Amino acid sequence: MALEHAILVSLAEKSASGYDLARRFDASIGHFWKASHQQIYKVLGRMEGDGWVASELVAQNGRPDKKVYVITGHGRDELATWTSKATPIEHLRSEFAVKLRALPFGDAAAIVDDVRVRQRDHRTRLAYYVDSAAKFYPRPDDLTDDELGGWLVLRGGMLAEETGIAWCDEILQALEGTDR
Amino acid sequence: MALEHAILVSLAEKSASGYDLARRFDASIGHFWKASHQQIYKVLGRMEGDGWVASELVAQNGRPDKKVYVITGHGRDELATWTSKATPIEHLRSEFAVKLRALPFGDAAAIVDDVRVRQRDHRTRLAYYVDSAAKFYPRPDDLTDDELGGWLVLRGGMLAEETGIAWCDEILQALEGTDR
DNA sequence: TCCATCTATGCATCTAGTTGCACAACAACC
DNA sequence: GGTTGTTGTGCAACTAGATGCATAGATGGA
Repeated sequence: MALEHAILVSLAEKSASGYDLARRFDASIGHFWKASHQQIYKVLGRMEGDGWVASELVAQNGRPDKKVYVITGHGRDELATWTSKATPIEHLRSEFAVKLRALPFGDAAAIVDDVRVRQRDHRTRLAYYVDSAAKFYPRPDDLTDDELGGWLVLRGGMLAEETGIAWCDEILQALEGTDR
Repeated sequence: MALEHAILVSLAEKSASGYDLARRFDASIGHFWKASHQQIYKVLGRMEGDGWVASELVAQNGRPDKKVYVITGHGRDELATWTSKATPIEHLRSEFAVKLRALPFGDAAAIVDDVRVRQRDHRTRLAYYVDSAAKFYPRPDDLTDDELGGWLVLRGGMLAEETGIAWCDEILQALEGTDR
């Protein structure tokens, strides 16, 4: 149940409507926790019921009205409590790994194509992270407390993508050796 | 829907009962795709209905009877078709990353503890993978086609754990600098 | 004028996966 | 004889998330 807490973090940084949150989940936070707008609206409703957030209807000109959500004191308490508890170990779940094990029973050429697509994808995301880092954290040795978390997450993303690229290299080397 | 295919791979390697599969998912395959026995039984039932697997009741002495599942021709076709189609991109979903972003709103000391636990966990799994590699693939430069997939998956696991350890190091360095 | 797109919110339905529970045969130990 | 542990199979209830659909005012282009 981390979506609640991801939303709390986002609202603690800045109040927002469901629509705003959905766009944030398409960008920054969404690289580590995806969520659809439907689910965000649903969870926001539950969170308001629990008193973690409060909403206010804001009229706009030239645009539909929106409901702006603000984190409450109770929501901040919940967020602090959550950080103080151990995170359950998350074991990776990789369909791609399953497919690699299916190598002797399947189409090796198609799998090689898949690896290439995957590697390209890793490269794209790595480039995006590097850009984001340069843009938002130009001086990584001199970060404020508020910036530190975001920077470390971005570093994790970079390391993960670099590893993904390296793994794909190993796979391609092994498969192209036998394949042709 | 990769559980079906993970089961097909496992059965293609060797026929097994639901209980056997559950134990395999606790060990080798399970490091990349977890599944409970309840879910395995449920999915096996559906797969039998679809004609991907067939079952045979086997009496045992000194133990309860068991239902041994065998992959069918139709199941092998499905597995081959699946490998020929592109794997959807799987974006990571990390509760831990969310928690890092919650740093300014939470308990930094508890998060540091969490990082240490996490790093220990990565080290344990890395050691397990290294052991498995030495045991099952003593000569990685000279692998058969059947062994290649399993070896590459294991390599991916090792790379991922090493990266996890390195990330934890970076986090600890950054947090211990500010923390005390 | 019509159509696509953006902002904005939400409901309904379905599926995958988790959690809790149940039953049953045998084995090993105290 | 009773308890605990292993092997073995499953059902029931619930939750998170994915997918599809609905609505509605405004903008901007063909």
